[in-house]
Amino acid sequence: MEEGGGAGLAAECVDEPPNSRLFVVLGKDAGKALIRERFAPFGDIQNICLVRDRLTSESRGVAYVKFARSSQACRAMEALHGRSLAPDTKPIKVLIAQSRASGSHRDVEDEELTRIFVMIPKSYTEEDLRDKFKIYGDIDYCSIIKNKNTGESKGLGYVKYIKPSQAALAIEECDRNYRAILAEPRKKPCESSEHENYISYGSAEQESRGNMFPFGGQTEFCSFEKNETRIQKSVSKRLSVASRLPFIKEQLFTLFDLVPGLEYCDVQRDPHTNYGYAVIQYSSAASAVYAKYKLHGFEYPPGNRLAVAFLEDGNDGSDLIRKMATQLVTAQVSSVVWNSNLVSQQHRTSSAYGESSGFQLLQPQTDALLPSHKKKAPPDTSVKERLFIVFNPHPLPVHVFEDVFCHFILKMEIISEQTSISIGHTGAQELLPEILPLIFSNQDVNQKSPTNVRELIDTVEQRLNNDLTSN
DNA sequence: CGACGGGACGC
DNA sequence: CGACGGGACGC
Repeated sequence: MEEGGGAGLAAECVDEPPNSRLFVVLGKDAGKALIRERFAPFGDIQNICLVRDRLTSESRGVAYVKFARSSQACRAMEALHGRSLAPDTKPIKVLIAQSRASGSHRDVEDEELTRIFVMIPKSYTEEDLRDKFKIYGDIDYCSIIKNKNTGESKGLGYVKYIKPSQAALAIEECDRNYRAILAEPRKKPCESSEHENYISYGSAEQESRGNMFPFGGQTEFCSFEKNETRIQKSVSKRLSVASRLPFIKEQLFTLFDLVPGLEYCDVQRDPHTNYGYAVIQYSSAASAVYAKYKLHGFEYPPGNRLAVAFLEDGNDGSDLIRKMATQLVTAQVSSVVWNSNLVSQQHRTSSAYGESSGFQLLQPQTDALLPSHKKKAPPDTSVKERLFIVFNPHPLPVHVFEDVFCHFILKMEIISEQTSISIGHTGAQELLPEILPLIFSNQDVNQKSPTNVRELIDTVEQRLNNDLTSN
């Protein structure tokens, strides 16, 4: 029934249904009969194709096994991948075959085969979704696409299974009205181009959650591996900085000096274009790596995006792996150092130059827009607006905090040392989102709008009051 | 009257 | 390492 005949030939040429054909890597001495014997228990085999050398007809150790259904192919894959077909033979690989049309020889990952995309009634909750789809297999998670503002469902959802066969079964068996299909994998960070890496709260968050790796988690590392050539060209102790606006040396120096190890900062100005251009040098490549990571794409002043790139520094780029490894380890260390450094750095500036000028060195961030110091309002001043700021893992010392915020805030109270709450009255709040990430760029700083935060603060105040009264 | 087909996510 | 088979030129 399977091989030969019109239907069989058609099945050879197209993968229909999708993901119903397996790509099997096995020993050259395995024959079709053995393959059939081992794969038949998992479903209806429509075709087996053992790839042979054109000239010698020798097996090339690769076979295609076409099943009637994707769930069958997946089950065979899950059961046989990594197993030996016969005693004392090497373990085989079993993957879902790339469709012929794709032309790709990239391995199809389980990740691409375990999440389905469904259309659901808008009334469905994640739990409803889970209830409907759990009969097909173990669900990792369910999610529903919602309007970010109103929170209402858009009638679209994802169900992530543990195994490809479970997702395949769900697609085959669930009500047609769900229009279940495999979900496109989410965009991988590796694919994003270099110029899309901007400073984000997200990356700062990841770092302070005990992840000392100074890059955005493993995903960045993965891009290192896959783009060696680009990195090899890139990494050095020297950076170039360019922007549409000219730089003021002191400001740029201060900005890049936030990363330890700044050796010099040479600002140039092209009289024709009026663009800003500067050369920055750090004492180590690790600092440069971190500075580029943090400041490439940074807007300074706001609206003026900095382009930070590595400059050749004359080092021989001999052993890439060793070089990268050294730098990554060094970067970890410098990240730790920096985490503790920043506080003392702030401390130093405020005590060395006095209260009134302590913040001057940070002025570049906001350029001329930074308001001057405000005098603190009397303690009984009524509060007009409030900010809620969370520091992770630790809040900065109070005097540092005060020194920074006295530019904006007339009245300030630190409610908790664990989670610092600032209650203030300010005319320059719109600047804070720009300033906070720079000042506290090694911290997890969440700044939320006063309106959203009011009840949060009330909660904290309530809790504090309770603590006081119970003691 | 009454519901076609459409379809994408801050991890 | 381990991709079937056909077959070629850009914004």
